[in-house]
Amino acid sequence: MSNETRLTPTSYIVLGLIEAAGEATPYDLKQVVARSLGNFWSLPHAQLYAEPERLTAGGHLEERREEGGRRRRYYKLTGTGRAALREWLAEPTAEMTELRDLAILKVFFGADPQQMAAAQLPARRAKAAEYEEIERNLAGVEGAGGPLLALRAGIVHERVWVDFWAGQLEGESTEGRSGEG
Amino acid sequence: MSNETRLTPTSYIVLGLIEAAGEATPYDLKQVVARSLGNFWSLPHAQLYAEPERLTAGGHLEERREEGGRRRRYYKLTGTGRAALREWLAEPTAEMTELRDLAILKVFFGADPQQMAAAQLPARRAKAAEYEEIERNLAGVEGAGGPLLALRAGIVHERVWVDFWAGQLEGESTEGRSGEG
DNA sequence: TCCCGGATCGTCTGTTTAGGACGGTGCACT
DNA sequence: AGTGCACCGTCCTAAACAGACGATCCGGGA
Repeated sequence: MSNETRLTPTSYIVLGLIEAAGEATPYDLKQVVARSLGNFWSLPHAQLYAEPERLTAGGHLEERREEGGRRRRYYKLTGTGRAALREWLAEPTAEMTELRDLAILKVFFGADPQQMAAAQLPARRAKAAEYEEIERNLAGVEGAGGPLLALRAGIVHERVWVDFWAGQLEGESTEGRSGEG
Repeated sequence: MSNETRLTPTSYIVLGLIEAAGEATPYDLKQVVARSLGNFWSLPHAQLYAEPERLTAGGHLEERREEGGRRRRYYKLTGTGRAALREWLAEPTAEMTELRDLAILKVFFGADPQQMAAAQLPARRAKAAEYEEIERNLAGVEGAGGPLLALRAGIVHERVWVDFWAGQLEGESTEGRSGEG
């Protein structure tokens, strides 16, 4: 009864996904992650097998094992788990993620910005377009508020990257303040 | 003689910093990271002791040990190390980092965007201001090209975050496309 | 001189994440 | 019944993270 399970972002991802699903197998989670959440917060699928086990041990999940066949493990929230999730969601955070961008890291150390821009721009543009497509499909759906907001954050982000790298391509040497809309 | 030292971003950070410094101790690196690079790509200081060791074993660095006193370790690049760094810098990457933002993660799972905005906005604004201050000091310095660009990337991102969260504070329920300048 | 305190500098340990290799299971199609 | 492929799960190694802890240096006071 140590109750000493430390809850990391990974834990809350699992809790959050299972809450939304009601009951789910790790493989289900993997699918969902691949489809939506993985776009801005990815994790190795092995985690989605290991973490529910940990959470079950900590009393946040309960496990039901399929009788025959693959003997899948189905997880759902316990009261403890639901409470932990609620508490986490209710607590706003001032924490700020870093850029941690490989291309920028290289540029920082002296890589040629134009070459980097040439590699980054198409990828960023494609991503932006993909997100915008998803947004159109998601815009009507109700109850998609959270994911939709996250998506929009992703979109504005990608746009900034596109602007940034586009600016590098032109080789702007002086003031690169983009006042465009 | 396996020469099989895998080089990770952390490795290149160490190589890059040591190249810039000529010769440096882990503690020196730690200082530099805290001051500049850590703003967008942080790492635990223990890494800055462990990694040079690994790199020395792999032939990318050479180590000189202080005689008396603290017996500090001074590292500098070998030909191999310099070559590896150059090669890495010359190779543009299309890799795109994820947002991986805690606040967005919470919102995704249903946290209240306005509360989150209230927590995020001041922090983001402060960071943006801090960066802009640094930019003013750095703008004149020559040879600061790379770091300056990285800084500017950081600035535009912080601004986007500020816009994004500011939009949430107003509780815009319909179209939140900000055409502001 | 000796001791003390804080700043400087370095090491160590446990846990989580990353990333992928690899192995079973079940179904569809012959 | 056999075979191939998609589905599903486990395992392993290396790296990153986070922070506790220890040692060294230096200045100031007893």
